[in-house]
Amino acid sequence: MNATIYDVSRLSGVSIATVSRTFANPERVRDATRQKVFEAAEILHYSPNAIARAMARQQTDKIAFLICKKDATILDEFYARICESIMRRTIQSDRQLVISTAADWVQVAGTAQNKQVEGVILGGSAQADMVSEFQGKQIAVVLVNNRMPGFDLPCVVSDEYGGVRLAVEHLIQRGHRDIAMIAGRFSPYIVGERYNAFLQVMEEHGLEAGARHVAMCDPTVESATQAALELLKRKDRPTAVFGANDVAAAGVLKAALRLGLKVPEDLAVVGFDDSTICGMVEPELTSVHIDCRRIGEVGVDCLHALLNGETCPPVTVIPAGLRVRGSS
Amino acid sequence: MNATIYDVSRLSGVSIATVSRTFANPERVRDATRQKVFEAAEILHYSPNAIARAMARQQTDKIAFLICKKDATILDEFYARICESIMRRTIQSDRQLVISTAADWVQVAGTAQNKQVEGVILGGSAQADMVSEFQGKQIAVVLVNNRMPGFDLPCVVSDEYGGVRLAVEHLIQRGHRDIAMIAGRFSPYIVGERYNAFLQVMEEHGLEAGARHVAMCDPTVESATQAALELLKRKDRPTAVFGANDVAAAGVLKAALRLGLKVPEDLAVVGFDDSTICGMVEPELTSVHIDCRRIGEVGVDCLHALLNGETCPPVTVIPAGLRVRGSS
DNA sequence: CTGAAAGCGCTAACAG
DNA sequence: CTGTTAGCGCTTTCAG
Repeated sequence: MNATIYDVSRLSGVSIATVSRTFANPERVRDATRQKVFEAAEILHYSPNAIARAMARQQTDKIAFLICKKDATILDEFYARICESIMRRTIQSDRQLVISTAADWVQVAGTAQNKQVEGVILGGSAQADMVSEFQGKQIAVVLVNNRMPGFDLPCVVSDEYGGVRLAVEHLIQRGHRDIAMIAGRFSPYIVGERYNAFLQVMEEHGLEAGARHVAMCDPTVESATQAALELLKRKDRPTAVFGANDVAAAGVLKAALRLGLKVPEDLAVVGFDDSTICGMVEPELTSVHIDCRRIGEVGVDCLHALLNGETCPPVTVIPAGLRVRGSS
Repeated sequence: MNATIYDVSRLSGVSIATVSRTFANPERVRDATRQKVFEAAEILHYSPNAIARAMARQQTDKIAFLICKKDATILDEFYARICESIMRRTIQSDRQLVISTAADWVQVAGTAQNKQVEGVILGGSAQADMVSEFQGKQIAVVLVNNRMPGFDLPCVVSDEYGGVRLAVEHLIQRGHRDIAMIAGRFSPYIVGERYNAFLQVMEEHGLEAGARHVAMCDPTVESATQAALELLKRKDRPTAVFGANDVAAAGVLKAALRLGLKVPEDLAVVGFDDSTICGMVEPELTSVHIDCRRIGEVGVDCLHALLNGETCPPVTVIPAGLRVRGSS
């Protein structure tokens, strides 16, 4: 069996309370005592039992990252990146992380009830009732890559608007005036933001952005390819296409290749997300870079702030960047 | 505060021991009693506190998935798939899952010490000392996508050999005789398996597989592209290339495109992993499909078997498949 | 089938 | 600065 606090107490000749203190607040015991305790602990291979600790303190120092997506969760590179970042950031803290999919959010809410989880980061299309349920149970909530107006919780999002602006203005700078957007029906928040931003930026520059300039598709390459084929077969085809994400842009690239259009000479393409896809295609895809790492970090930091009773801004917008590559 | 077992005891008029039994072994209390207890619990919104339960039982029903990779962990689509599968399978059981990266395996081992984790699934290039450490602490270990001869632990791997055979024989069937392989320096176990299998299958079919037929590269598209360019620029270039993974194959595709070679007419390409990449490139990439879902499931099942004191096969080989697409 | 009672390992007043 | 003591919420013999 593992050594307990009693064993250390006995071996070091101090009370269990002192042993406890030595591990929780080393500065609150005399140097000599501390040393004795640590020595004994070393000999016994003792380390405090987190379960017992949680039991006594009535808190677990555990937080959860809940990915609110139907099917693919961690499989979505975007969320995988955020998740990775959250993992790394949490490891640096003294809290533990539980990763779950929305599929069992009810379960998480349940375990949360027993204070097994003290805070959650909700990624993706979290529903209002989830948030209410968590908050009702005194569980801190932070939204990542989503917003929820009317709720009192911190959100951390990427600057979708700014990202779109970077993409479109880059194309304009390259001399394009006839720019189309191809948007997949993915996350409502995301697609809405990017679409609106596109219209706005185009208008700002006095460029037309009517029906002819926007193609909708399902969130698959095949669908994007089809949509792009239709768009590009027309006489008055655009000279540049902005994909609302890299998958959409990859579809455009495929369509161009099939139609014998040279990229970027005949057609410039820009994607969004700066995912692995960008490097895999030929030519490589110019894309808007989302700082997933930062999003994850800020998400964790916000949650910690909440948990520590500190305040944090209601919404943090993480700047986006542009990675210019061969496709434009 | 949340209701405790005492509240339920009081309201239902039975002892806490009976309440405890009602939740742990419902069949061991009289029907009428059970009903009373559940009713009271319902009214009080009671649910057993897992922490206290773990404390009393001296076990947590928690397992961990540890991804043993330096940098990218969950970012690697392959591991993301396995991870996703493990998550889903674990949810179905009554155990909880903790996901960690190798970066903090020492930490996991530490927490494991306090019986916070009772079993681990090691993915990727786990080291022998990790396994020893875990097993030394009475923690069940299962290896996923790796083997460790000389250790007494279940391994679940994909049929690398069979996968390579599918790929190569498919090319042979398409009439190719001059087949090259391009291998990236990724996981030693994987690259070794696939490389050896390639040589063997080629030999079986009486095909030459000398130095001219194998190109090594770093595990990036750029490197693969360079290697492929060199390979394909030669007069006696192969008519088909087998990439040890999809990234390598994508590099070949890019090289072909740059050299103006038509795929699959001038050059057939086959990848390995059947990742998202396959659909993103033009033409789409034929690839060996690894059943990550199954690997994850079997991994979890093996661990559960171990934890339940049951036996399970020392090594489970999951069959691979071939997804034929445009590139061949 | 049910209840009493003794822990599980640690924390947190409270005294000293 | 250190020790005493009373829990934290649940499980589990052991009687009844």
